[in-house]
Amino acid sequence: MITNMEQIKSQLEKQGIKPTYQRLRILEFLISAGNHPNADTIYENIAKVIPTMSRTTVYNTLSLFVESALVHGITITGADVRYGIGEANHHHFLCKKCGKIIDIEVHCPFADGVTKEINGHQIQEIHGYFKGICKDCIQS
Amino acid sequence: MITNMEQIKSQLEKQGIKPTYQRLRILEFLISAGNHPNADTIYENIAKVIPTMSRTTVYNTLSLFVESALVHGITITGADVRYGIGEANHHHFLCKKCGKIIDIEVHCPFADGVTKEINGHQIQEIHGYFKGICKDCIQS
DNA sequence: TCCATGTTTGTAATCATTACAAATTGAAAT
DNA sequence: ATTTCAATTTGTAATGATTACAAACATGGA
Repeated sequence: MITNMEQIKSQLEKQGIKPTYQRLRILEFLISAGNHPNADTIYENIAKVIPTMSRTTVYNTLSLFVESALVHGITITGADVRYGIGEANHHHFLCKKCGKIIDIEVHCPFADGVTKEINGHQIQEIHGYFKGICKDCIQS
Repeated sequence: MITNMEQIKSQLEKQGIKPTYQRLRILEFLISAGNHPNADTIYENIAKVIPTMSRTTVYNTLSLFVESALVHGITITGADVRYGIGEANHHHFLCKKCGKIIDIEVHCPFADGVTKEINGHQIQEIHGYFKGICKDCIQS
């Protein structure tokens, strides 16, 4: 989990995205957070470091990252979009108690993206959402 | 697909829900629509028949139906909740072009709800969302 | 230095949904 | 038939996430 700024910067450059300070911070936060924050949580946290940060910049930047598949957005909660690193080639588990979202690796022809067509419909994306109570919340 | 009012009425009574006129109409519309409308589409359509219908009643009624598993809500679009008949034991396909949502039957241990636990997390719900271009939109 | 373009910012608007309280309904009791 | 009480419906106002938009700012090249 070593993520220095140089690595993050080159990730952006690789996608042809100019590595501004706010973009670096947002990507860094997403990588380190790990629990799929929403736009507002990202904003609140970056604002501690960049007091002039604007919510609009967060939304703009997230759209930019999603377009280049650096980040994916998931709509599991129904109330907001939660963001995670990389393409959504894995599935997601939402804890109904604490709201945390955890990456899940499952294997089947659908989950692995082998199937490109069902009943004549062309499939471009597959999202698997599991909901329940996470390991931590079961114990407490 | 024969759905007369008597059948719909008894469905509600079976769940201990008083079969009011607005509730009957909402359930009837959901059954006949088939393409997973959102709350506003439901409202607009019922309002043609019941001019005094209120949006709040639509939302209240949908929550009621979801609680009794008569209806399920899916958050595939990220912008609204779309509603369909019955428990969500099947998966859903969202057409990115026309916005239609189509029920999809897939079979694997995860989709079939056989797996109740992953990595120590207790699974209560499984939602599979496919996105792409539907059969109709490919042709046109 | 000046210019052009891309980026960031703040404010206002939009849209789905929820909160809330008043009005209405309907069935049971008198 | 009238009263009563709880459930239901309604309309309006609030909330919260997101988008639209235009002004301010930064940066790198001519």
